[in-house]
Amino acid sequence: MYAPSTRPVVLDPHGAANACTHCDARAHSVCNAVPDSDIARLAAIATVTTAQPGTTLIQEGDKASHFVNISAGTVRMYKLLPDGRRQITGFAGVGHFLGLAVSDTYAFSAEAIDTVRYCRFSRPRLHTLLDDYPAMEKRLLEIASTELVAAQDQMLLLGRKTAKERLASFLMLQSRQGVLCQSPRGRFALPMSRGDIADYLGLTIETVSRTITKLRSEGYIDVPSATEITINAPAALEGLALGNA
Amino acid sequence: MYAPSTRPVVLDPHGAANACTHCDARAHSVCNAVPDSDIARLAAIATVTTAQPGTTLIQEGDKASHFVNISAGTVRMYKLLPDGRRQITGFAGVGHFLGLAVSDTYAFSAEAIDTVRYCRFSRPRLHTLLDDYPAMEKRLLEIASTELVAAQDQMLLLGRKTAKERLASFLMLQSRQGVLCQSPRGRFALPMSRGDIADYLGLTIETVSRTITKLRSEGYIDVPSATEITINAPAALEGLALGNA
DNA sequence: CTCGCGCCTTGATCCAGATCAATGCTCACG
DNA sequence: CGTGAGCATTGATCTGGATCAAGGCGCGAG
Repeated sequence: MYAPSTRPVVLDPHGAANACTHCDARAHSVCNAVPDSDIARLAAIATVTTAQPGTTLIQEGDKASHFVNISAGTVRMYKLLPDGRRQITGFAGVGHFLGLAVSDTYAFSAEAIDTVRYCRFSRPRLHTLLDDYPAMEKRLLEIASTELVAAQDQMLLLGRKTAKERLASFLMLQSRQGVLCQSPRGRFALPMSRGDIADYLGLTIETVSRTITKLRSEGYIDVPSATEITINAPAALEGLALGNA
Repeated sequence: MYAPSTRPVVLDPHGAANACTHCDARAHSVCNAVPDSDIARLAAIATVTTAQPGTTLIQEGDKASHFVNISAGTVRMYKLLPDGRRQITGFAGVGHFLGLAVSDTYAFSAEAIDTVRYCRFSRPRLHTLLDDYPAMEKRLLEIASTELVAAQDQMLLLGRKTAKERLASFLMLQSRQGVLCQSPRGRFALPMSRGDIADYLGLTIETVSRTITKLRSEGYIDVPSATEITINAPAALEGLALGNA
């Protein structure tokens, strides 16, 4: 729709530059639609907060009073059924927005997986800002559209892919968002637990574990530790992910 | 985010009023963000087309040159795996937009289920229009956000619900979008085939058929014909849909 | 009317992934 | 540096829904 930006949108003007100075794409990344001179306005309406692992940032059903922009760490977004079955609808990392809903209540919950730094700002105030920066509204539309495409991919995964294909898709996706900056080629961190992965892929913990073991024994990946993965054969794994048996 | 509108957005200034004159919510429904006096501008850049059942409106991977707005009929949106497995990501009825993607290629295909009347208009021209009507851009953001919420519900369904819960959810959803205007309480049409329903719910045709039979024998619904459903116990069916065993 | 072609339904069997059940790892804490 | 709580792995068994296989039904064409 508009030229997609590859820069993450981070409203926190302080935290961003610290984390990974040598990864140039991330350093200085701020809201693309706002001129640098107006960053102060953004900062003024935002509250920077840090959440410990397991903390709830957003509770499904609560009044949707704020938007959230992640500046460090990883968040899981999920929905629950009354009996406790959980579907994780996505993992939000640096630059992600939460709370883009029309309804006046949140449609999902969000919890910190690791230590998360984020900006909260109220919806009314964001609206005021949007009126001054129509380009930022366009950017939000871009973001929503991109997430919609990702959601459709996930529906294909949940509705029609096998366990092996789901894991392959997931690992390829995570490797693209490659969290680790300084690391060997093809290696990346998995901040989430096996249980989180299972609830994201519509599987059980046991199936996730077994399938990872199988992918390893077939040489697609290495698993140096439970929270780290190396992809040995990206092309082959991508083929698996797309269902090329 | 913004006050949600319940009126469908229909850009076709001719077709809309015909179909169902006595259903007041639908009659005269036009793009909410554009003053009536400017409808002509909308009409000028749109091409009204009719598609026969089975026709492809949008092909996944094609250059995303146009937006589409449905003014009559029902469309299935879907994604395919190379071996032919299909996931239907949604059914688009009157008022729905297709083609809200950032990427310059379509992320899914769309086919007419029944006879579909729709407006095509080019992305560049829509952009021009959006610059003149920022309210319409807000409306698109609303739409995208609403679809995102629906997509998350569908992920919960595909990842964690049983076949019975999926059918219950689907039937409740369809009944809310109640296509038939003049019909007995709780009755509505299912324009799509069992195969479409199966590919939407991540099941097989056989399981869809068996589960509908079971819901009927348990008294939740009546099935006067293969393409028509009456819900006898909406509250109970809704309970099933939400997983209250 | 009746034939044939697409659906849809129903029945029998199978299997991928769930469930049940131990057993390892690992790391924080005393 | 031992201990135990929580996660991860692995094994054995079960099962919901898939697959395989017949019919049935409705409808348009002849």
